Amino acid sequence: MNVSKVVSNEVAKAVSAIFNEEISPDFFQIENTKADFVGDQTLVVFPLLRITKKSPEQSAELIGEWLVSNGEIFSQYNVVKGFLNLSLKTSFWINQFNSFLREENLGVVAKPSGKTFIVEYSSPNTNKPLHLGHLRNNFLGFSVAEILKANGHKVIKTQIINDRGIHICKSMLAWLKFGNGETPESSNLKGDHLIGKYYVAFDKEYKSQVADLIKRGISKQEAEKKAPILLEAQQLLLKWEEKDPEIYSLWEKMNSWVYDGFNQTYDLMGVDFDKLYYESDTFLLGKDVVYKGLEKGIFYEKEDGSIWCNLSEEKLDDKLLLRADGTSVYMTQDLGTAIERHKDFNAVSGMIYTVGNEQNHHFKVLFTILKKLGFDWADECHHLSYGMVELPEGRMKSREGTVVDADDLIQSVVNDAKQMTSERGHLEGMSIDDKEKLYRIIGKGGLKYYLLKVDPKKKMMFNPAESIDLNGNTGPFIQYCYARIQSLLIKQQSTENKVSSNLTLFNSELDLIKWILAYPSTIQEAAKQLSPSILANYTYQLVKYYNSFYQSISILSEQDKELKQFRILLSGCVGKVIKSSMRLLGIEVPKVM
RNA sequence: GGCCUCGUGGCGCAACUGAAUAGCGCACUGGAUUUCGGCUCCAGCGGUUGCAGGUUUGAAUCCUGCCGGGGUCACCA
Repeated sequence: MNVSKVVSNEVAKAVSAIFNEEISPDFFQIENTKADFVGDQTLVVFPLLRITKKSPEQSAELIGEWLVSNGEIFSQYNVVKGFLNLSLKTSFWINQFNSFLREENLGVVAKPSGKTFIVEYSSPNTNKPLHLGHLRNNFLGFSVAEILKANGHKVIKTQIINDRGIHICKSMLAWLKFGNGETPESSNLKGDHLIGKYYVAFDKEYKSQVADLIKRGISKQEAEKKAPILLEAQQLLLKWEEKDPEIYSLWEKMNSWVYDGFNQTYDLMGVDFDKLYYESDTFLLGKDVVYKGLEKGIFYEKEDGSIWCNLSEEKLDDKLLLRADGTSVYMTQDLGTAIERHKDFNAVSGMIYTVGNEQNHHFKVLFTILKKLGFDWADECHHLSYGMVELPEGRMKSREGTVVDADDLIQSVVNDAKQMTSERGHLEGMSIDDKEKLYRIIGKGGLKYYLLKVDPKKKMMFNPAESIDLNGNTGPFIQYCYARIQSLLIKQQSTENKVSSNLTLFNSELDLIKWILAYPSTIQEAAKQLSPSILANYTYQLVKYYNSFYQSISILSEQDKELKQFRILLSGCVGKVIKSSMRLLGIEVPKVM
């Protein structure tokens, strides 16, 4: 049971005894006492005044007095305005800590909740390599999935691969025109980078054609529609839809190059998926759904044959679901995909879409249409909407070549980690392979932490220089603390697995115990809010407490055996919590660095 | 233009979803090691939470208006 619950129960007893009122413990507002005041837990008494019919101060005094003299766990209290600050006995904290130590999983829920969640993330287009924005997306989706698992839920990690459409036709066409049969092997380029190269080549040619047409007196709008290479790409898309054998096998070949490239990047990022969906499969399912919806009168058809959903009740604009020529749009396949997933995993408790906030409107419409179609589980669908990653010079723009490539970025943070760690690290006697592994752990840990420590909902600034920083609120700072603890434990293991409740502890030791005890509720909070940043900030605070403790109190040279054992045990416990929470963020921690 | 969203020390971020004197990191200044890993710790500097009203015992947080940034309003994904 967490501390504030224990306190609420005690307060309920007090109120019942003093004011003769039975109040549910949930009603009481219990908070951690602010650092500037004496106490551990604070009862905010304002909401109680209608029961006590006394001034805030008087009410707080009465309750505080009762708790200290009648309760078992309080050592003292003080009242400031409407706040009752309560101090808990050291023995209480030690008992709580002992029961925490007995839990094998440190508060990570081991019992199945019976709920299944689908978490979608990544979902790239297949015409260009992954970039910085995808990194935030992938790290977030992966971490949220792990956090949900830690709360006892079953989780299916998935993505929809946008493998079809005009964008891939553009790359294909450019490759046919300018590629001379180039392959990843012949060019020594990763498959996704090779395809990206031809997507850029298409764009270049397209622009020059448009400029040409404008020069010949054609309006800009007209030129953008009539550029020959665009018309050719559209022809290619039609051929693809007809499954023209030549085009289809080219499409399969080029996509396979991209997948090889993506898989390498996913390995590098340390993310994985349980089930993949391909748009080239699901867009057909979506079409069926739309036709059925039309029959049932949920959708309507315009004169030109296009099919729409009326959303005026919801005060949204009508949404196109199928074009007049019968081809599908993004929404079509998303409907198909959602329904398919729900079937595949049978009554899922929630579907979470990790997609940038530029698509807020899209998901609002998607969930609304699903609901209109009679799928009540649409209420359980959730758009995990995250903010854009911006660079110091502004938003990334592919046109201006400011896109930060995912592979390049990871490589560069690993290189930076190598440089810094070679200078300052403790690597003597380590094999070259182990060193390389360590650089990857530090570099990627820094990058992941940097992208995850910010509230997902908010847009964030990516400053390349800061991302590999080692000081302050960073991944390597936390990793360093872990490594230090491990080096301590190598020198001496703890022989005890519990703490005697009559020890006298320093404040920095009590701070640590109190904070460790908040770990289970932090995991729950992170899941509730789908926010890894809550865990990141928790861990950072834990490390600060530990460093502060480590700085001022000696451990191995402590003469008192009991105290020494306690401090080793406490250090080991901090290490375990760091490792556990970092794992939920997808970050590894090294024994040495 | 309509709708959505965000504005917190020079910069980057917190604030347990309405509570006490708004925290932290970077940067800057000054300190700490006969000690277990100094990639450490302690202290200082720096704020009228964009502006103006309102609700409340209490507002960075809720409401209204204005100013500024971003997003979206596609038969693109």
